Amino acid sequence: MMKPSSSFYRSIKQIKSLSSSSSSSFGDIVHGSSLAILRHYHPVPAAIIGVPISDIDDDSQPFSIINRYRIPGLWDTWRNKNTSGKILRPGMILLKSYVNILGQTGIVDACEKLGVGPGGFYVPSNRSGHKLQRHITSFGRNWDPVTGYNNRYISDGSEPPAIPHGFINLINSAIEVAQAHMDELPSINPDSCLVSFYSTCDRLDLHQDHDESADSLKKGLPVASVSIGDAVEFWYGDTRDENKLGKVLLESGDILIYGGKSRLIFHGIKRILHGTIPPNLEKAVMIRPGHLNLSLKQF
DNA sequence: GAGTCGCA
DNA sequence: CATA
Repeated sequence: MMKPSSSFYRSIKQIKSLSSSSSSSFGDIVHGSSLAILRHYHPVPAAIIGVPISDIDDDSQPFSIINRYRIPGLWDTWRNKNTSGKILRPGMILLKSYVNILGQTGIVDACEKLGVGPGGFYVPSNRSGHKLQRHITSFGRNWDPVTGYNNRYISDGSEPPAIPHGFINLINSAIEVAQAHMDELPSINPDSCLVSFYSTCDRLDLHQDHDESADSLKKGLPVASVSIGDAVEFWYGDTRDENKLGKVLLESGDILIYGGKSRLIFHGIKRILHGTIPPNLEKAVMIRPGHLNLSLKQF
């Protein structure tokens, strides 16, 4: 936690007290609109002004000048309001460009911080011992192809960190939008966020997500899948029949939701489209070539 | 015997 | 096929 005694906190308090003093030698710059200026140029002072500072910083980590934590209210700025929805099947909808570039950057930052820590990205194996073609890690309840859902990481037995508030707010709002477009799509309280990174040559064979609780599957609680980085060719269908599969492009910022009657669809990623990352995202973060996916669920 | 988040 |  950032302590009230830190020099950073004190300096903000000083600015606040100056702004309320009419005898300030800073004149118009500090008086009146200074807090609005701070709020505009730096999210952290906004937190100090109106919201408790807890959760904003973490003394166990090395100090970083990158603001990786934003207060819950500000995470709403991650969302584009004018997105379009494409209903792909009953219970399955693609929200195009739902996450804006600020949000995509925040997601990359959060996943990077998680991914290099204990229990971070690793290449999982299936039950036959074959390596899967992606790196994974989890927020909240952990998932692995062999063990299924678990409250601890396989690698070191540690507990994964909670799902960031922003991820939850983002997908809850996306599910609300989806519910406005279609019937019989339940809401969820996400407790698991599988983070996958697909390098350019990786692919994902056709499969169903059915490791969740019987209750969750029975109710058709939706999966919310967020795409970041290079786009992917996503294939899906009722069965494994290759001739009856649908195909859709998932681009950076898109959120795909499948629940209700589509909860158990077969799906997979046939290829990653190298070089299709939005230029402004590529400029904002140094993500490697490939596709980052968040899959949020309620176990 | 069903089914495979893999491979070929 | 190897596995549960």
